[in-house]
Amino acid sequence: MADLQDRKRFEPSEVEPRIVRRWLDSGLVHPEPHGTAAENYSIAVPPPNVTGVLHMGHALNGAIQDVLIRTNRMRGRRAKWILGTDHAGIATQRQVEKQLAEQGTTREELGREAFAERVWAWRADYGGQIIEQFKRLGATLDYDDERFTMDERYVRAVLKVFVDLHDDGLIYRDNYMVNWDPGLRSAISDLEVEEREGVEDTLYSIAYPLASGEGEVVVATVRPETMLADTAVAVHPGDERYTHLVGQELVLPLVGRRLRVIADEYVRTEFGTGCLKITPGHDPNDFEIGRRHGLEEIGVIGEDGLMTAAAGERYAGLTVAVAQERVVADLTEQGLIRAAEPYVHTVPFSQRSGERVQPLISLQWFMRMDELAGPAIEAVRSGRVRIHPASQSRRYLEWLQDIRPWCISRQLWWGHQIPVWHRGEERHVGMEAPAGEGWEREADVLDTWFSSGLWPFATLGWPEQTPELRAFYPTDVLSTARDILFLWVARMVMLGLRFAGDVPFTDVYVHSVIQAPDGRRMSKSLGTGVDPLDEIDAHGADAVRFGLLAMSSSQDVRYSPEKIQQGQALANKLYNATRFVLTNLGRFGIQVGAEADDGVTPQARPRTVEDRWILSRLQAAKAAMAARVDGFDFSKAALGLYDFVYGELCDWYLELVKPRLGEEADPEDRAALGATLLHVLRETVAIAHPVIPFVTEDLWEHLAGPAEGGSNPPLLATSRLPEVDEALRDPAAEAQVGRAIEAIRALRTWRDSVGVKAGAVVPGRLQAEGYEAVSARIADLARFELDGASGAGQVVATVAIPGGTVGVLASDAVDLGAAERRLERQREDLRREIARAEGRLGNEGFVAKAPAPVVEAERTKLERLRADLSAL
RNA sequence: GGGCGGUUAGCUCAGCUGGUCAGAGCGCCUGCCUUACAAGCAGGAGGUCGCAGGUUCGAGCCCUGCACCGCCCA
Repeated sequence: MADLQDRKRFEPSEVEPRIVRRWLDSGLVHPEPHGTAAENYSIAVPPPNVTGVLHMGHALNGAIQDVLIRTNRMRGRRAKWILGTDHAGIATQRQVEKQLAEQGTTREELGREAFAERVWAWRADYGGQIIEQFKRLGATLDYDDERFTMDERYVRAVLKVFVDLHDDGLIYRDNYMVNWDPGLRSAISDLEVEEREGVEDTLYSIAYPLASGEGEVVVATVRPETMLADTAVAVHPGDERYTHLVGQELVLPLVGRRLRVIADEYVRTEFGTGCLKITPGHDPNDFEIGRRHGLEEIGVIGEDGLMTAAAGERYAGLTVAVAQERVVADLTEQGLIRAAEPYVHTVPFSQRSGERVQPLISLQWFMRMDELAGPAIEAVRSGRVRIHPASQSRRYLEWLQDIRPWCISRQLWWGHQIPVWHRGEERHVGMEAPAGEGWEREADVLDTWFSSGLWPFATLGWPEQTPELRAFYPTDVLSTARDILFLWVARMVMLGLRFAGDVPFTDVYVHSVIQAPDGRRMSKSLGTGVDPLDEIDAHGADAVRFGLLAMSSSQDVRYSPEKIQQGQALANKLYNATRFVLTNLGRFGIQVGAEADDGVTPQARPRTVEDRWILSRLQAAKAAMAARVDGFDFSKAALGLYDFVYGELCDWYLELVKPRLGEEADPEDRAALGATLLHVLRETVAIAHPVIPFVTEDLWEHLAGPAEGGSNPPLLATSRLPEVDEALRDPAAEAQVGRAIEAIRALRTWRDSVGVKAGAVVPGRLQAEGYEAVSARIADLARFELDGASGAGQVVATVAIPGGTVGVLASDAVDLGAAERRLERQREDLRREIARAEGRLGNEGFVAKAPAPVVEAERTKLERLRADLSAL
């Protein structure tokens, strides 16, 4: 406690490392797998990329999940926050390739096996970074039980799911149109494609002559080079301009291939000429049309992004861009370019490499989603899985209802290698290589999200029926960013239902995206990023947690440094309130730790109305905190805590109670007050703990007193959250103190407005009922000297307070002119309000149609205003 | 093109089923080192709640249209 007296401010950087160590050493983060998931509480962290470093999104999500975990741990539940990282196929492979490049080598030179070793080595060196960073935030993840999606056991789970889904016919191999990322030289999924708007291109109109030699058809395209792969031209079946052409043949310029004119509903008659060139090999829509009409699929662009032999000798080997130029030049020469105009449109880019996506047909593994989507839709519709905020569930449902097959193979070297073996025409799908010589394993790996989809149960040991699985599956909450809703949440629900026999979680919380303070995206490349670790260094982890929670909302929010400072102020405030109480109690030899034991707060001994008031308000604060955390309203939970600590506990209760702690105060009352203060402080610190764990844990060391036997004091983190005691609710005390606060404010405002010096004590006469119990406190805090109605002295000014007035008596402290001016202004205000109320009540419609209580309230208000006016 | 959300004090945001709702934090102004906290305390100024209509006795709150911003899907 000595340090409390000496230090006037809470210093996060001095206490945080020690507190983290205490938490981790205590084993509280690692619950033993006993009991069932129904009685336990668990959250699976969205596994950060193994390459990742903590950014604001992680920090916010970490704060949210930690509030949930800590709250439920303090409710006495076995709380497990499942920890681990994701192998992040593409990101990790690129990191390591970058490293290899610096060393002057490539993965191809190393070979697959050696490359994998390098990745593992890389992971050992850098992979744990983000986990250490989570510790700084105070996140009580289960650090004793870390998972990785490339762990041997996890890999087996992934392969088993693949094999099972394959055996059930949901996974198949097909030549199909995929989003090809020429930078990565890999297929990517629809969800990794970003449609970029406003790309400037040129729209070329090209004439295709009729084979009959009688006329031509003009088509429009932004990608003339793909004409080399055209296999038809389509018109709309209802387009009378072209009905006569359907079934006729055209000659494809530069190539000479004969193209059929087909009719298809897809064609938009108003676009261009209404004739659409069909390139099934390089356009997703054309691909669909092609399959409908049985068209040939030609690929003229290869996986390396260069034109293939099928493009013809003149173009083969060129890049797409050069090929485009040459095609345009050749067509121009032949006089077939009918127009070339600027055209702004939307173009797909790879989120992974940033390159323009090249649609092409490729032999890949796909997963049929329709059969899995049904139960996942039902889970949300029926409320087995609840999505918060509820508006997000619509997006989830719409996506699932319109789901398409998922391309799950990736042409990477880092990831779960597909468990399929080939030998000539033979194929084996299974967990192990088949017996016999000459089998070669599929080179491709699975999309990282495939393995992430198993996260909530594969981390717990599935497919084994482990105690962990029984104790913690299904998990309770999944908290995540919005962009992951489809990518991940929906897939977890599908796979959880199919393989683990239950939904993976009962609640999904979709948190805000934090933007830069100016509203731009927070990103390193834009220079708009704010590093949470810098913020922790500067303001403390409590401040960052509080600030992020206070910012969060049902929509995206801008990063607000003020909220961080508010959190810092709160931590400091609690620290000083505790310091104040404990030093005072210490001064009078009141024992702190005597009755302390784990989680039991000392009984309050209320003796005055303000004691009963704060206890009543404390019950409200506890109830509000619990309700807000359970309702995923983290912003209100944090701000409500701030309001209680500042607006009730510190600004009023501690101030009201100060005189009772003085030297000349009644020792018996002082002892009772000590108990009450301690009780209130402890419970406040306890309910604040999930939000600001460091300062509260630090204070608990003083508030809880030393444990028996001189060992470490008990941890707040493992103590019980105080429950609401309805018996301590006291509306009468709330009303009385509420009036007293209003009166004090009125008197202070009056003082200031008439220029009374800050320290001067003003003589006054209290003329109001119901202030007996609080008049002395009002006098203290408003710096008045109040006598009863019978006292002597001339009243020179009047201050309205609830239910009466305070008459100000003549004294040196009061400037009479200023007082009179002030009074007149107040009378003005009152008259205006009275006129307004009279107007309303004089309105027949209002009196007749508004509900009786509303009218009644208006009448009482009018009476009160009139009484106030006459009192002045 | 379709859908969703936003527009409230100088800044960032709260405002539940329409009736003390015009609020908070920060910033600003004034005064205070008052027996915790100057990263503090007390007081204050500041908004025709995006615009235009409408419904209603009564509208930030409901309806319609418009403008601007953002996100998602195609």
